[in-house]
Amino acid sequence: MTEIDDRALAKINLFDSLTPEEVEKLQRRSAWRRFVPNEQILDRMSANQEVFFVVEGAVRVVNYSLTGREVAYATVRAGGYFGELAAIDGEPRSASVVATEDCLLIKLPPNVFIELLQSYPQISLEVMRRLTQIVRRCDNRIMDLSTLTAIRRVYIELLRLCEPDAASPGDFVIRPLPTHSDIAARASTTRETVGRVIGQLAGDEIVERKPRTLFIRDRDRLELLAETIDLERDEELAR
Amino acid sequence: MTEIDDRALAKINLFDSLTPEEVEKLQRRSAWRRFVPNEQILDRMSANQEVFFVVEGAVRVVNYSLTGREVAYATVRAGGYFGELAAIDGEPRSASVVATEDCLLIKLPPNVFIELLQSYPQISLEVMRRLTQIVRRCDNRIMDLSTLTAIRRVYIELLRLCEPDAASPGDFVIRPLPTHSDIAARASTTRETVGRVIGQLAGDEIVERKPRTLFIRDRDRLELLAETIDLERDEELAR
DNA sequence: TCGCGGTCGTGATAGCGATCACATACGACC
DNA sequence: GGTCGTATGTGATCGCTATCACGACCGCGA
Repeated sequence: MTEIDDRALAKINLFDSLTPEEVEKLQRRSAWRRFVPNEQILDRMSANQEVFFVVEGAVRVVNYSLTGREVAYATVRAGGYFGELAAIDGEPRSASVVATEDCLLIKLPPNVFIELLQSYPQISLEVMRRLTQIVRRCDNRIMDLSTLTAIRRVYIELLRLCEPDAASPGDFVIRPLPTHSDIAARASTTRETVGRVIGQLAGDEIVERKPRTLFIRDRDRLELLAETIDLERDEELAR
Repeated sequence: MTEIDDRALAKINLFDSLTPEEVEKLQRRSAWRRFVPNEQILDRMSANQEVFFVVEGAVRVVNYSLTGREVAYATVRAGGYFGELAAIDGEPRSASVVATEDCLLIKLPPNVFIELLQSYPQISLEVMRRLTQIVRRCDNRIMDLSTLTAIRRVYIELLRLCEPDAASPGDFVIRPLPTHSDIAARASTTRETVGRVIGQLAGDEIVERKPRTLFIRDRDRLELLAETIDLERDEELAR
């Protein structure tokens, strides 16, 4: 197994305010490890408290119900971190984490992380900002789950996933397109429903299906479908 | 309007680590105000960033969908605080807050709160612990909403609300009993469903209805109903 | 080249539970 | 002791959507 860069941690946004020496010092108290796609990194309910930093690759934060249904909370990409909840409050892991790609993670012991927070108010504040962001996202999702139909949650998820198309300006695209099951786990519905919604949108020429890619041809109309209180369009879709 | 105690802020748990002098100093930079039941304290989406401390009374953190459905996030009681999200990240208010009782609140400007966090790592850590607690609760609720039936969410909410009965040891009780609409907002369902569930539980002698009070006669059985994967009981209930 | 596991596209079905509609009961305040 | 607003009990209906059940497709490795 090859060694990694002495300053790999410098790639983590949270440490932007540290000097190179401080980063190196921090890294000396850490351990690193590579994971392959679908490898389990963290298990819900387990009792460890390390904080993980994603140097390369990406991971999914998920949970599974007793019936096997998967609920996806978030994706953490290179430069981000996860596992801070348990480090801060000492409780068991609130969720499981799985690698979605080959990835390189650096693991920091909880006490080192806490010391860091105590010594650098700037970093402390940054962590708090990330926590508030998570809370806001959760609140919105609870709202969506409590008040919107499954179909509309899929619309919203598609809007969240799409990005401006580099090739044709003004167009939007989702690439690479996650699997329908994957989208379903984010929107809390089933893969069948996701498939039906996309099929209907394709029929209405709002989206266009290509291998591994979904083009959003009429983002405005999709937004209208997602937000409008008027239900006519939904009835059409249910047909 | 009468003045308030110079050290009212000392009643807030977050400030337990401060000296009386520090508390007084802090309070000099604050403002206080009383609210009556159902009075709106904070409006979702508004652009202020003060942090509120509940000296007396209690408040509800809620949101309303476009269709008027109410979603309840939490209740903050005397000794607690709210409004820290906006103070930390500067974003608009994520939820509305309404007084549930007569209450006395102390309001701290955002910059004072941030200075506090920067100067006292202990308080900073305490705030982080509260944020992680909120995230954990949200995650659980998302899980419940994504995988459980409405009926089961009501079971769970009843279990959350009940406390050991001071009068008869071993028994559990919910007192004062919130309105059905209120419980529905927490469990993300309708008041009718809550009413039906409680009615059924009363018929099965698992709970007993009294004015303003709900006795949980058989907490174990209720827990079984809430957690079991076995659906027999649910079928009975749906009848 | 031929399986083979993992997706994806749809029907059909059925059941949960939101919604609508009242009838009652309760409580607070004249 | 009325009276009005608010909280409760149900019943009936029906739309959404989870679930089951296949068939088709695609990519990849043997």
